[in-house]
Amino acid sequence: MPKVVLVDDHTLLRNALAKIIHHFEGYSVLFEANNGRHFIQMLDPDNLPDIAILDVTMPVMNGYETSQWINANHPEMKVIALSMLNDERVVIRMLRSGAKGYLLKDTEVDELKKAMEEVLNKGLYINEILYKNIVHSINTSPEETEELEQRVAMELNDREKEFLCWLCTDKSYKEIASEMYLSPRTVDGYRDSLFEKLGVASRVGLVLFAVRNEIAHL
Amino acid sequence: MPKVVLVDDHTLLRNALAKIIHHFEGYSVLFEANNGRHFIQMLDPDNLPDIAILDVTMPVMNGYETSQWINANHPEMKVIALSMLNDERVVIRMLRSGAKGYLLKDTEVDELKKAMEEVLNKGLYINEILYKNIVHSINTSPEETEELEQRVAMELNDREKEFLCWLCTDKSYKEIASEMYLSPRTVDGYRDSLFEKLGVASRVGLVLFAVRNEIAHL
DNA sequence: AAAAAAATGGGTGTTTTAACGGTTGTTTCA
DNA sequence: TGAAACAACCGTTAAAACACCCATTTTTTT
Repeated sequence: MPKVVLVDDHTLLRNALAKIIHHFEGYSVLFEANNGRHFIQMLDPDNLPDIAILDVTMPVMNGYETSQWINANHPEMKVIALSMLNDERVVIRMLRSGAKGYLLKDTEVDELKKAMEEVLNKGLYINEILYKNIVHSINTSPEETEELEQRVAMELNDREKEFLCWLCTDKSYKEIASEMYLSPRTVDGYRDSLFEKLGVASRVGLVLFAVRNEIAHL
Repeated sequence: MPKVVLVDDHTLLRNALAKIIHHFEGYSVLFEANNGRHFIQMLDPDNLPDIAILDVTMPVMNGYETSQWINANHPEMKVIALSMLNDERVVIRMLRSGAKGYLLKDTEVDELKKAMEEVLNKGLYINEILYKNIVHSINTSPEETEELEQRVAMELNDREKEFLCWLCTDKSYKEIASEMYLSPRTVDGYRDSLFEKLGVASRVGLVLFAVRNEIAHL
């Protein structure tokens, strides 16, 4: 009897999926967690799940990190990624982090069931989105992928995250500087370094990054 | 036996909730819809639902419009709003549009059940978020609320929505103008009029509006 | 058909952002 | 302990964004 764990910060969806999986023939849900750290804390070494369904964008510890941790510590556990992002960089990065399937948040529930079955039987679940991204990734120059990878892999420190939150505001840099008790020039530096790290060229680019990665809460 | 309809553009969540409600003692789900227009199309006058669970932010026809339509055409049908937005303006506007309950997307599934029961029995479901917003709304000057209301109530045309999508991009206004086959001046005008309509003062404000209202797809 | 409204384009300023090249002081660690 | 890395800070300049006022054409309304 396959055991499943759900990790997602959106309670209603996570909760609903848990109840449904409970009703699936032969599946049981061990527990639910808000994010990666929470998941690791709740994990019982004597009763490990067979499948971990992971949201990609979560606070505290995201899907990439969580999947990598699972791969390093419990490689027999199968990871299925769940995300609303249909972005090649995200899909590829999640695969590299060890995910065995990638589901968009607007598929039917039945696809989730199919994904769980295939992941258990064949070790991998290839749906359209995964197939498309793998093919495209193969046809893309490795340097390009590598470059994207490196940029995205860069972790941000707390100060940068706080800055990103302020960016998602009607305020000017000068105002943000005063809110953060920094000189406007310093804030300039933060911005420039984030432009570089994230490969964008305008404040809007940073705002979109913050929103997509749930660093700024809407 | 109460009949329910679910209207939300997020397939997985909608689908999962539908299955769960099907399992609730005594409830049945008539159908699911992607958005307000879709909902109206699928409505069978000989078999109307007792409860419509509506997402607030949807493409084509959003939760406000849909709830208003329901109130005008089938006032006996109870509307429960479902949203991730914990914003007073949104809650109040949804109430004014006729919603009988307001649930955040990170509550537990059980609260949804309670909300459905109370809405059927008492006609209204007051949870913490609704209570807090109602109280605060009463203590706020009516002019202020009115002003917010008027701004938000303003509908945007297709050109403006297209413009908002382009705003959520690293491109400059000049580039956007060329993408939309318009003069940069015209685009300036679009921006200024949106600043006015939406009560913001910078491009970032517009971007956040677009994201929050799902006008731009991440 | 006349009036009103909306869409488009224009001119001219000021303020804010972005790109680039730096300085200083602190921490890190080989 | 001395090089390297980093965080904060600074100045200059060009480009972009924002504010305001206005003209023309098309569409809608009356």
